[in-house]
Amino acid sequence: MDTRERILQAAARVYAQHGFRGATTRLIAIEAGVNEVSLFRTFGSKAALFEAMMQSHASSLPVPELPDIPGDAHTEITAWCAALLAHMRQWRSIIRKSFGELEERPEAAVVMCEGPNCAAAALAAYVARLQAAGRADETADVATAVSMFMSSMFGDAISRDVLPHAFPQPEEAAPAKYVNVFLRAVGAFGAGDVVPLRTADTADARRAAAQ
Amino acid sequence: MDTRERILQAAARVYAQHGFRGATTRLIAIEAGVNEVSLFRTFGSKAALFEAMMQSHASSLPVPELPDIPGDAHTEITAWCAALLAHMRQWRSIIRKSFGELEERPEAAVVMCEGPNCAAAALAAYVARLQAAGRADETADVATAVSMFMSSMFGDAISRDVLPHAFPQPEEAAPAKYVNVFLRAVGAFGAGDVVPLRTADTADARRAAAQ
DNA sequence: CGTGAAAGTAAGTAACTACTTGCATTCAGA
DNA sequence: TCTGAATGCAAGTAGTTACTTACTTTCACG
Repeated sequence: MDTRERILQAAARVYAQHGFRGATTRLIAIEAGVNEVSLFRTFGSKAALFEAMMQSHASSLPVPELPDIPGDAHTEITAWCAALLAHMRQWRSIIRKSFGELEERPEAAVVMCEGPNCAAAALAAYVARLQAAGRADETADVATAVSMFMSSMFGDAISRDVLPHAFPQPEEAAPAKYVNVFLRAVGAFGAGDVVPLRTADTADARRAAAQ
Repeated sequence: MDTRERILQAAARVYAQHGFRGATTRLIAIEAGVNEVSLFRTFGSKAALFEAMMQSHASSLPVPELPDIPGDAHTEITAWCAALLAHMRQWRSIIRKSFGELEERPEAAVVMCEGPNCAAAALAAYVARLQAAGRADETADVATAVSMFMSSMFGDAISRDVLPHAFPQPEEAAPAKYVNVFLRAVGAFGAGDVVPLRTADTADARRAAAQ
């Protein structure tokens, strides 16, 4: 791995732990195993280094996709949700830092929002397809439900390690539970899609019913 | 207002904009209109000042309450939600900073979580009362729904100014919309409580129906 | 008027930070 | 073997930061 890449990755790690101000060029150089002078030779300044770091992050987003033709909604959204949540949990420190530094460096938070923003649009479109197929309530407030769903991903990713008991347990089961609540909120119905009101709706029962 | 209080409030303002590292004792002293030396004479150190600031914040939490005997669920939760959301929006900068500095100063984020934590418990208890009265689905995953609801408050409070279009518009209408989706997710039903599936569920229609 | 506590002023210290300069080392390719 | 680019190393600069010391001013209260 070349010097430039090592510095970029080290910068991401140090930034995740100490933020922009706390991520000193000295710390980054040590973490990267290079000389501090090399850092300035490669990027010119600390600000330029972090700009490059953010861009390299933005271009490495593995966005999960939802099928064009919905099959089993619960299964499909859960898989998608699990991938999205895993991704956000992986970047939780950097997300937290970016938001914390919003007043001083707004671009960072904006970059971090691009992925989730696309994800929200994808989910809304998927539900629209369900509605078109008569498999979700056409009068449901999908926009609000999607917004709440995305906030739930966001909250889980960045707050679970602060308040573990405030989120579904165990954390691997969280995606299925979120999707269950979401599907009920948008009135998803039809074979294999919904757990009718007044019947068991735990994730386990839900999956059992789907099989 | 005495010197101590002026410094505490100035520290909160400067911290909200610059974070712990960026909130220099010099800036705080200027903002408070006192001498920098007075700051050290009063609190001893920067760390002690911020500890005092966090405690004074934690003890000034005006937590809204939900009625012991549920009346109109939508109206009651919406009022409660609006108060909670207003409070969190007011503190959004400090919440963001606390979370951003979680790795280095975990106590700050923990303090900020106390209020929302109580709020979640209150909401869960309220829904339990609805269930006991036969006015909400007894099989609903209330814990997950409450978790998602609280995440929605959190997300709205701290992300709306970054991605306004990702949240319900206009922002004053957001509480009612959140509550609508939430009530449907927990299967709240009964006179004045729920909009049945497949009927209008906008906040306006909802309120009109309740009157 | 006298006193004492609270506040301001001026100056300084030691550590740290981003960034620079000048020079030595390594090493692949011609 | 020579060359040149990439890198390391040692030292330094100018600015900032938390915090201290020593002294003066202000002012309510007896």
